[in-house]
Amino acid sequence: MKKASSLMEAKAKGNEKKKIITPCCNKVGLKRGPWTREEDEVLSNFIKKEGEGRWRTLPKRAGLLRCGKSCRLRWINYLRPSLKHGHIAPDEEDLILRLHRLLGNRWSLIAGRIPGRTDNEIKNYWNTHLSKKLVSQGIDPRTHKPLINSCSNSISTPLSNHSPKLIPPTPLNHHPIPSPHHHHINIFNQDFDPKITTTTHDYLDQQATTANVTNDEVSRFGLIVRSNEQNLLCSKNEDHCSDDDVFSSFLNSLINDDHGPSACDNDLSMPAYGNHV
DNA sequence: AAGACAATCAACCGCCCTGAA
DNA sequence: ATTCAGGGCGGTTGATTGTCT
Repeated sequence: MKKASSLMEAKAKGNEKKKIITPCCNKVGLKRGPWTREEDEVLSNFIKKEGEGRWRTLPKRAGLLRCGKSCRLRWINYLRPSLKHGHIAPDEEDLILRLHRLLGNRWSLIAGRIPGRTDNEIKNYWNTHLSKKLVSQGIDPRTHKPLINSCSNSISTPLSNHSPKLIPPTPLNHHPIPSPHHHHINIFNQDFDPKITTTTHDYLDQQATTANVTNDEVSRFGLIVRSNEQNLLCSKNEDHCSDDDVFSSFLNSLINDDHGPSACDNDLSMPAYGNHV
């Protein structure tokens, strides 16, 4: 595990002076590796009784010889009752592709839009299936553009290059809109944090150059973001003056752009998912 | 049958962000 | 304003499983 990437090392160096990271737990005497059925049961029962949270102290309270982070991960990625288990369906795969095209490697954001799937699962699925699939089709999995048009340096494994450290429009929560129009895939519902407004435009500019989306898409994105910013600034205390619907529709339209230029911004329904990838 | 190699995915790591004190 | 615990994130590792020779 000590093959830390150069980026990690650089990051670590850069942060040396900033703060001393405290380990999440004292690892001495703690169990590592795959979880046993018994441990799963103990963790599940404890969380059902006591609820999630306070992960650092949870192992002790639950009587587990595990790191708190490990417990959290096990619960989030495997034990939560709301999780789907099993193969990624073609429509889910299609949605992952579209979301990745828009969002890049922001696995948690992507997972937030696919009910029952975790960021880890999607990340793994991307790395093991989808990125290869795209490469085999002559598409750069990082940029979603034809490999032949990409800079030769960028033809690499999707994880070999970290996406630039941008400050994206931060979601405040990931609650899918219950929509009567679509079947079982939830549509975007993105809230914006007013605190990020000064960086939003940088983000948009960066987005244009990282080739995740086109300039046109970015400018359309900007309009929505600015609209959100204004609303958030003008009415912090109001219940809802957000453009959730507008933004959802906007992102939805980006996703649907594959199907032609006339994607209707007001159409919340998802397209019929085909194997058009 | 067995060893080598590849693919998969659960789990871990370390950094970053947030909110409470 | 500062500190720090808690929690979240993306990247990476390595054990396990599958496939090939």
